[in-house]
Amino acid sequence: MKRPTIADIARRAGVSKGAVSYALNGQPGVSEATRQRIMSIAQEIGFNPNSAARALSGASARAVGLTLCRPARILGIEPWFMGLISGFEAELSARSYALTLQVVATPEHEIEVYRRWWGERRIDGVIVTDLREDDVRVAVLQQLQLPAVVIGGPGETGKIAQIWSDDAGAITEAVRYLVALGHRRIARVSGLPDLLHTQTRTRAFNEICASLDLIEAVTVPSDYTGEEGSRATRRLLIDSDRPTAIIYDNDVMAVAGLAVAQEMGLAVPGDISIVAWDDSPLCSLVHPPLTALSRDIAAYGALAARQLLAAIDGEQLGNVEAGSAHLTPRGSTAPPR
Amino acid sequence: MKRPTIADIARRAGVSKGAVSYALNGQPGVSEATRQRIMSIAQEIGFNPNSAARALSGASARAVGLTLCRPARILGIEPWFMGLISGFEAELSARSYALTLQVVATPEHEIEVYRRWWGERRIDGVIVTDLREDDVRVAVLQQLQLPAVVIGGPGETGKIAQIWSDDAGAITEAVRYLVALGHRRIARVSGLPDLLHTQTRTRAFNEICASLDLIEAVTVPSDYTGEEGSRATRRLLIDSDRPTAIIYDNDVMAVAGLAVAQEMGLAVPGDISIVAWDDSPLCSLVHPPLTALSRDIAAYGALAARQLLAAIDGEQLGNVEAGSAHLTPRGSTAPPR
DNA sequence: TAAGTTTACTGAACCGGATAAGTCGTGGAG
DNA sequence: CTCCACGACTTATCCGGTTCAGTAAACTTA
Repeated sequence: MKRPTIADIARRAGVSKGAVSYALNGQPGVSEATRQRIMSIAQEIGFNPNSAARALSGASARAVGLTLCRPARILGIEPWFMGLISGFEAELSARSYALTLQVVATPEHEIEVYRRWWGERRIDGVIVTDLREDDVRVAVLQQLQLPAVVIGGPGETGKIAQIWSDDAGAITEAVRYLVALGHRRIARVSGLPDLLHTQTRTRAFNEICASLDLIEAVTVPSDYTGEEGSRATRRLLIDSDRPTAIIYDNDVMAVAGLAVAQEMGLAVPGDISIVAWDDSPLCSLVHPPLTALSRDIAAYGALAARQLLAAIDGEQLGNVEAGSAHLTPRGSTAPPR
Repeated sequence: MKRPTIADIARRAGVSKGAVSYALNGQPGVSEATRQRIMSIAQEIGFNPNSAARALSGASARAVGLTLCRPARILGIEPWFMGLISGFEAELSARSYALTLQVVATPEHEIEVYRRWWGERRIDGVIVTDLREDDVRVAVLQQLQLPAVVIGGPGETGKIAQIWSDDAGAITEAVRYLVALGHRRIARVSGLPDLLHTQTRTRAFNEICASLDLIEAVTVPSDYTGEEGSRATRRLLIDSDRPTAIIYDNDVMAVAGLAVAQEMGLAVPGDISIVAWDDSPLCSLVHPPLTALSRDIAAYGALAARQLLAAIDGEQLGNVEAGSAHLTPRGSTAPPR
């Protein structure tokens, strides 16, 4: 089954290829009657313009790239990426851009993928996640002049647009809430310490705890995986003067922490309160359901996609702060005994 | 920053475009010395062939498509899709194929996406999941002659290759195990009832339960979401002669079921044993950790990708049965009280 | 050493669109 | 009635690869 081209339409309509192109793209140069005739023939034979031919003659590839840089076993249960992808998609498919995905092992590998994608004209721009300090990827993106948006700042990205959410405000709200419940010993299990937003959160956590005179506001670094979350939780809970509340940097570690507490015979929220960052169905699924810092990840992704499309269209954009996370209290937080 | 083309290489090497093309593609027609010279120039200036130009001159798009047809909120926590994607990716990036992703709302929308992708020559093949009875997508794929592999059979797919796992064997193993522990009242919370593999599982579940003379081997249909899983579990557990064990068709519903049992004051595994289908880190994360039917989803995905690439290369392939799931006993199953 | 074969290239056509430049017929202004 | 402008096209070129046909030189082989 041969896929139709504009030449086929031209033949059937008895006009030239050029006329067909003008008609289909809403360009002036054909009469309204001819345009309608061409459109209906295109419709009838199920014509779709060859994206390669289009991309080749100057136009864009109408595709954006996203790399996933997490070990495969965590990718599956981290709702974060899939939420982000859903959000991108909503925006991209509305403008009929495709999303090209690749799983990468390291930031270096990621850079290599960007170079190849851009060199091959496979994509028009990329969405970059997990911003680090002095991120090697930023320099490469600028050098390639590859349109991009960066998620996970704020940080130093030159002219590349950024999207971030007010993590400092969110963690401050969470700590205040726990203190209002009567907690004085609050700990935190963080995500990867070299990510910028982890650092932002840690700084804000330390500040609010210091300003409220909380004893030992400790942050245990972790890596977003359930195993590391369990380990960090165990380390915190075996202590004789253990914390009465723990804030986790993602939902997976929070669920793991909940299981560790239960396995150690501690009651949640009686003995230990738990707060998760990023609210996914996972948080309401466990027992007790977890108090969480909710934000609309899909909306965050959609915003990023819009910014990227604007950047591809050549608009010069500033940085945008997405809506901040807000606390959703559930059964995992209560006054300490 | 202009991206280099073969014309740039040709100019620098003092040869024609054709010679460069032969050299870079390992075709005969250039001397070894010239080939080396061309290769090193290409390396030096960071040349990547324009994928559009390549695709346009007869070659393939070097990309495959995948659509995700689940509501956004379930996509995030269902480890299944991400596991599958990791598996695809391993295989695809090794052969430098790109993966194009789109979230779709319905099978009809999915068909429309396939038509467009194929018409635009954006992809060389697709991976189709969630096979249904008399699946409308199959006819369209055959009509388009779009290379494809189907996951989730076995079913009627004509010449389109299929990959499935021995679900009947797995559920039989799970039921036998529960019966060996002493259970006689076993229930099941299934996934979407119109999916073929759900039907396969239901049939096998009914057969093994009948052959073992189990009382009321009921299957409650659900939809893979946590909410529906909770609801189905509640309906099963409020019954006076409630089951002593429940098998869930995915891990998300199993975790939800566990939470419902705990919230109703039932001990797991004392009052009720739980088995999850598809083992993800989620299963070991909760307390007690869930006994699960484990299978290597990434390997399943990799196998599917290999089959698809073979189909794209024009090889005529038969259907393949991937490794069957095996039971991984954990803390959520025990003899009934 | 002449003829045939092989090697190492070059030049040009082609893929399917976009688009600039050229052509022709028609209608309105002068 | 003539000239010009404009609408409605057509023609040709370009994008950056692949590939086929052609060619000159080197290398066999009798």
